[in-house]
Amino acid sequence: MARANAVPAVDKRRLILDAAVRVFAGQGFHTCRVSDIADEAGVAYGLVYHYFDSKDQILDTLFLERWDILLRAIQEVDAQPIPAREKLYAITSFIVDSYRHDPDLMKVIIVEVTRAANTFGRTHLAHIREAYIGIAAIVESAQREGVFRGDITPDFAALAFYGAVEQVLTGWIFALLPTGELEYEQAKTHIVETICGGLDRTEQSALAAGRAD
Amino acid sequence: MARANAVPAVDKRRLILDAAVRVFAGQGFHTCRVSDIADEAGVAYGLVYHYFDSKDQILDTLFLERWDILLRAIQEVDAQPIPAREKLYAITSFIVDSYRHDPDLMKVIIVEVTRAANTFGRTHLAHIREAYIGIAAIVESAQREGVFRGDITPDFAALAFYGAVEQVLTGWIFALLPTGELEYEQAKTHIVETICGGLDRTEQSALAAGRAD
DNA sequence: TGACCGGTTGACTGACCAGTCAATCTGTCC
DNA sequence: GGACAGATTGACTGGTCAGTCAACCGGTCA
Repeated sequence: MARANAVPAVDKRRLILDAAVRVFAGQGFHTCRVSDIADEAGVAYGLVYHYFDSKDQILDTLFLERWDILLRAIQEVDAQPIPAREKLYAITSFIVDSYRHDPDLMKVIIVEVTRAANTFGRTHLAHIREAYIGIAAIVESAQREGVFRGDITPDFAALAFYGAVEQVLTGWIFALLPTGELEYEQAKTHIVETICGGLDRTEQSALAAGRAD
Repeated sequence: MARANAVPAVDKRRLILDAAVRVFAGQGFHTCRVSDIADEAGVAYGLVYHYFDSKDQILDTLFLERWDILLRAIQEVDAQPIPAREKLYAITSFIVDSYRHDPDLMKVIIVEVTRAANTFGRTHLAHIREAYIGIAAIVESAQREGVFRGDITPDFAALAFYGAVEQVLTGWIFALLPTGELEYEQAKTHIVETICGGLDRTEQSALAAGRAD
């Protein structure tokens, strides 16, 4: 009671953003109407345009909010004094946990932005690219240290790595791959194992497989 | 003059499909109008609806035509008595060469269908999935033979492999990666090397890198 | 010659929906 | 209490296009 003036009791802007996540995840950005978002948020149509300039801007906001967190996470991981493989594991872990924590939001970001190469993917290309660059930097130093092979360019390795991660998330989103706590944890290891260790049977992988056999 | 009746001199249907590829690649499916396709084909608006039921059906046709060729290629590759790594190389090679031969068509298929998870990607999910299944089958037999490690599920490996390939194509499409004859050939090797051999430095990879250093 | 038919034309319609705006409501401050 | 400001409402408008349709064209066949 003491004070509730400047800031409204409920942040309608946030309410709209959260509703948009559910609507975008459920129907897709292009299929839904702005009125669907307003209805889902329990708010009048016009209020959406009080807080946002356009339907596009809602998605832009959702994407940028989350992607900046990812970029910061990548930077922080890279700053740590740990082996490259562990850095890649930490990044994979962050992305997988993001999905576990808020599958709808990650679905929207991947399906409507990251993979939507012709619409929002193009708008945010520079931003998305920063993630690739961060990953490539990790690969590059590992190559300089002689831990990673030097014949595959860092840019290329970064794309392959990110592509694998995104495809697995897409697999979960569209039920091509089983989901669950165990699957999420295994996926982290398996993605890094595949990209770093490769599918070929080696002594270490034979050892690792031994536990499963 | 002898005969030109039943079949028209120029196949207008094909003309429209080819025009659609250029228009979709240039502006994107959702951005372009049906009249753009008609104009590009040098044909009246209504004729498009003589040959196709809807704008969607044009894209469906383009995708299915090409994807079936890919699926057949995967099957043929798998039938050959060669090591798994060579099979994966052959598939990668087929996809890369498809892009080299007709970048516009591959761009449309990837950007508008394969990666468009909420629209056409969903419609053709079962079809797209068949490619994953074909790749997973290759991985599975390699695991049974003890050539590939057994602790990563074939489904998972297939997604990671296909994800890497598609991401590299996307990299070319959006100029994130340099293009050219040399790059295409190197990409084939590097994708397979990354997924099968891994990024870690090993004796073989050190050997391969030796040539480049 | 004239009936017939598939191919071809492009003006038109009907539906849809993003974004606008004038009115109303709620709370604050003097 | 009354003036002011920001939040909130939802009916309405303007523009866009996918898809329709009636007419036309050119070749074939009886």
